[in-house]
Amino acid sequence: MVPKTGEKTVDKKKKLTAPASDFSVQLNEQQKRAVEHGAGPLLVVAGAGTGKTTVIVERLSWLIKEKGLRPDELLCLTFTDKAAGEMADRIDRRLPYGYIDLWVMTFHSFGERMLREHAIDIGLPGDFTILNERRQNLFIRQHLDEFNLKYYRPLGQPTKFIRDLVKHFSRCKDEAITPEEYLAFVKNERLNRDQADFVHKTDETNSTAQELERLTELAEAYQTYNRLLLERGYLDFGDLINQTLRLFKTRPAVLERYREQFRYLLVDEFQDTNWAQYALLKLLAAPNNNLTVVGDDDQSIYKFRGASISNILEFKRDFPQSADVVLTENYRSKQNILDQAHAFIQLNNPNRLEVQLQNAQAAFNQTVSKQLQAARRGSGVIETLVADTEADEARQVLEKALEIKNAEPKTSWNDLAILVRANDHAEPFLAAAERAGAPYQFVASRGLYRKVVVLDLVAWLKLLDDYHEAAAMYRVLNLPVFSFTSDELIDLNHEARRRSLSLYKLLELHSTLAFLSRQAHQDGERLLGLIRRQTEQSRRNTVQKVCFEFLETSGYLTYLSRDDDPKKLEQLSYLNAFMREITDFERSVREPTVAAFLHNHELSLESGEEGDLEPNLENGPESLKIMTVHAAKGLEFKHVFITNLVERRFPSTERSESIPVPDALVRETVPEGDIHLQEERRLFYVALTRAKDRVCLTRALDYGGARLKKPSAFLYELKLVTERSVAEERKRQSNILDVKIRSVAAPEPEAILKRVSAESKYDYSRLNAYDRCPWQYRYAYVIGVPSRGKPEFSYGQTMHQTLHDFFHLIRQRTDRPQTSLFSQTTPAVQATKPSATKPSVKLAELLEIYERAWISEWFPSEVKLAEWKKRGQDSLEKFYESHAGQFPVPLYLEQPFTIRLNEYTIGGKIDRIDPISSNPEAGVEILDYKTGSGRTEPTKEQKFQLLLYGLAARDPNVLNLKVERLTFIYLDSNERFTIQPAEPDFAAAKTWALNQINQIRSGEFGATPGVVCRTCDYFSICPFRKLK
DNA sequence: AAATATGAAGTTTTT
DNA sequence: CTTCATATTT
Ligand SMILES: Nc1ncnc2c1ncn2[C@@H]1O[C@H](COP(=O)(O)OP(=O)(O)OP(=O)(O)O)[C@@H](O)[C@H]1O
Repeated sequence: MVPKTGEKTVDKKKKLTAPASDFSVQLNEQQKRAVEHGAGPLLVVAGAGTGKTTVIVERLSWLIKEKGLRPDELLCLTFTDKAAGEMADRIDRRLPYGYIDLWVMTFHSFGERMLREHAIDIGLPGDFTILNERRQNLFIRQHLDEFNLKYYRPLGQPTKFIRDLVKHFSRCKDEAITPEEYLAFVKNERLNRDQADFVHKTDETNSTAQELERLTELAEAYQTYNRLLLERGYLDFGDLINQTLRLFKTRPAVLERYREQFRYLLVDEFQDTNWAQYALLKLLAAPNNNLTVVGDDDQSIYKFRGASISNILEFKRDFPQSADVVLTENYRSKQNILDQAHAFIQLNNPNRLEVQLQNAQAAFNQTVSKQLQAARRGSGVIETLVADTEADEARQVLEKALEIKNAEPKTSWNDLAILVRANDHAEPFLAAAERAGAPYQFVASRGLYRKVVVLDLVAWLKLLDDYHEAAAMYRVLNLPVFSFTSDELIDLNHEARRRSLSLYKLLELHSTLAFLSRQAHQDGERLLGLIRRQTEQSRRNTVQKVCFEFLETSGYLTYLSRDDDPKKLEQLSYLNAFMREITDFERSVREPTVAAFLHNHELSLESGEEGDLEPNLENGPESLKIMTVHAAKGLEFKHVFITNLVERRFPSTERSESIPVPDALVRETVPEGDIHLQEERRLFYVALTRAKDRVCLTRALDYGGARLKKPSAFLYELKLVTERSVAEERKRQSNILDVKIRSVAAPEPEAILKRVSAESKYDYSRLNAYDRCPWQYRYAYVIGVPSRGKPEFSYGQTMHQTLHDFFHLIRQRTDRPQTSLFSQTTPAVQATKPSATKPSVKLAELLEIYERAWISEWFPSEVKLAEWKKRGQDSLEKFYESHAGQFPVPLYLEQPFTIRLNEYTIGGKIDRIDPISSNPEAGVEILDYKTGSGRTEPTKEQKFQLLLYGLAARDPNVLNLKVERLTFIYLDSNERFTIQPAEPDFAAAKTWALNQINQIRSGEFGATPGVVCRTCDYFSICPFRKLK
């Protein structure tokens, strides 16, 4: 297999004919000193935009041109892929002639290349597979039994700690901690404890013993993990570095060879280099140590526990004789932007080199100064923008962007960037750019599988695999190669639902459907033909063949490549990326069928994989860039928007290492103080220093939560807001009665809006569905995409039916005047005193009812079915026994109701209503069965469900009962949760319901991806899905 | 000032 | 569903 790093070299060769567009810049004195430094270690410390990368590029070029080195005698490394790519591009442009082998790459690529070449020397297979974080998770999950875990594999949730373990192991590898070291450390701890115990026994003995257990478990798991990986020919990212280290340490001849080859080593973004990488570097640089490192501690955003200055200090310790260069001339930003950024980052003092090296100047033969001087004259703009809602913020940012673009004809879209703290926050900006008609690019490194073409293609494959799959069929009907109207689609879905047919089956009957246009009939016929033909083929052909066949015969490929629409070209590039993955898949399995591919794809989705993207900033049409601050590192733009500047977004909330690396094993010098806040500050500093002419700091007050969001702490620190200004702003806000802008997306099609306003009947599950995710509601209730049944549903239905029949029997056998099941008026309350006699219905009878009620649909296998059945049986037995023969005689069972709420109605069915005592005045208890154990308190919404039932029961026009208690019965645990409702509770439920209804009717269906996606029926077709 | 209730959010990155 | 931060209460 060709190593990927090799391909990069090939890419370079393609560009041989391109003119050298970069004229040599006029270097300043300090830059020149660095570039023309001779042999020996060189350290460049400099703030943002001072030409650090330029120095690397120029130095490389100088070494080749002036020193006559061959390109392959130079090794140029950096931490991120993007930085490596950027550097390779710049070098490309700088060198006027071609070259064979240029070693510009990430540490990981370098490690991979070494290991592919020399795998055999250290007993690795040359065709090892690299596991990313998701695949590591999957791997541990699959081999969980082979680990000796106790604490980290709790019985109830054996997979709970897998992610944490993967993180932990990865951290250890960054720090170059071997399993042997870890084990030795634990052993040592044990010895220490035993000695301490011998001297005096303390209260702590127990907890330290536990702690030791835990550490032992971890160390052993770490060893097991590594052993299992190697046995199967897998390496994780950390191994790429650590195994290379091992290679160099144990095979001196190999090391010697590369020491001779790489006469000069250059490292960019040195501040982010981890311990293992630095160790590798030192090994390779010796004994000549022609090692150039450039870095800026204030831009360290990837390091372990925020060890931002650790590397550079360490370098100085290792190479005290190094030449040091400090750059202070900034070629990017205007002076006021630089000053603001510098003032800001000083809040991280004293954990900064500017301070630390001042104190220890003996070692460093330069004064580190981050007080930068702008080479460009004039002053830039630093402004703020405050919007009402999140959607409004996005809208205003785009408005402003257009304004900037139009004000100056020279401005290109490439000059503008919108920065967000996390990929998840980009969505409103994407929608706003779309809406504003601005060409934009979302520069993300993940999310291939959510792209439209990929979702389309996967939907098609799913359909071939099982053509009753409704969600997939719905997606296919929406393909641009067909022209079904929204109205037709809605009608088709609802019709399918009504008739309990799959969409596919219904389509087969299309000639009988009067609501379809002629075009739709034609399209339907064409689609059916395509499905039939391809289903046939998919049994014989490989996935790849099937995909190509589909893309060609459906007209999808033509559609994508017909014109030069950049949007389509973008989709085409995603399609290519996905097809490459399919090719890889075909190479890796024996039978690359559609079914096998789908299975594999689903597994990887389950593990949280979103699909890698390789954003291409260089080529492509001019576009506004939307990206995370991390992704923007090393880039520059005339105008930069830094968005979502509110608490808990930027700075983000701290997430501590869930399994910390033991302090004794940490090799870096980690800083004191609030390391998280300091790291966020550095990130913000990176964001600020991307701007040449303008930074626009934006936020909104209302991000959709119950409360308004406070401005980011950084805005206070920049003195752009004060306590006073915020208080005033809030006061003003509360006086505004305008309708809030909640969505920037284009309005829904007429057909959808029509449908939404035609509805007037709602029920709890609808309102709750909207609450969970409006987009899911749109699929399920507005368009009505039929959803597949689930074991949970069959089971739930069975349990409800069983209990209903059971109590019905109880009632029949109770020797009292019969209460009519259907009577809505005066039930025979006096007749309901719990029977004190022996059980009138036996347990065996209950189980028999259960057997009869059992619905065996939708269980994936007989085994699973049996498990569920057992669960129900256990629950019922527990339920029966706990009553000790004293079963209440219910007043109502499965009682349907409808109540009015303004001009709407809310319907539902109440599982059971019991009298509280024989005294009719004592009122009633409303009961609702829930499968599950009810370990956690019900959510607010679940309580609303009970309250809505309560409202119905006490409504004089409905049941007219005195509702005293509202209860959930959790069948798994046979536990209860009861509310004794008061007036305000009922009022709150009403308000909530009305609120939901109004929102639904407003036609806004913005997705709220998150945990809900895990159980969503439309996961496979949803472009907003998120699995974490 | 500490205890309890409520609400929001579930990173960023490395082939 | 769980965790963590903030708001509110005592
Ligand atoms: N001597 C110079 N004369 C003119 N322009 C220069 C000079 N040195 C660097 N630049 C320009 O300054 C900008 C920033 O340079 P570069 O990206 O190398 O800085 P950097 O220190 O690596 O930035 P960052 O720390 O943000 O990654 C680039 O546009 C570059 O072309």
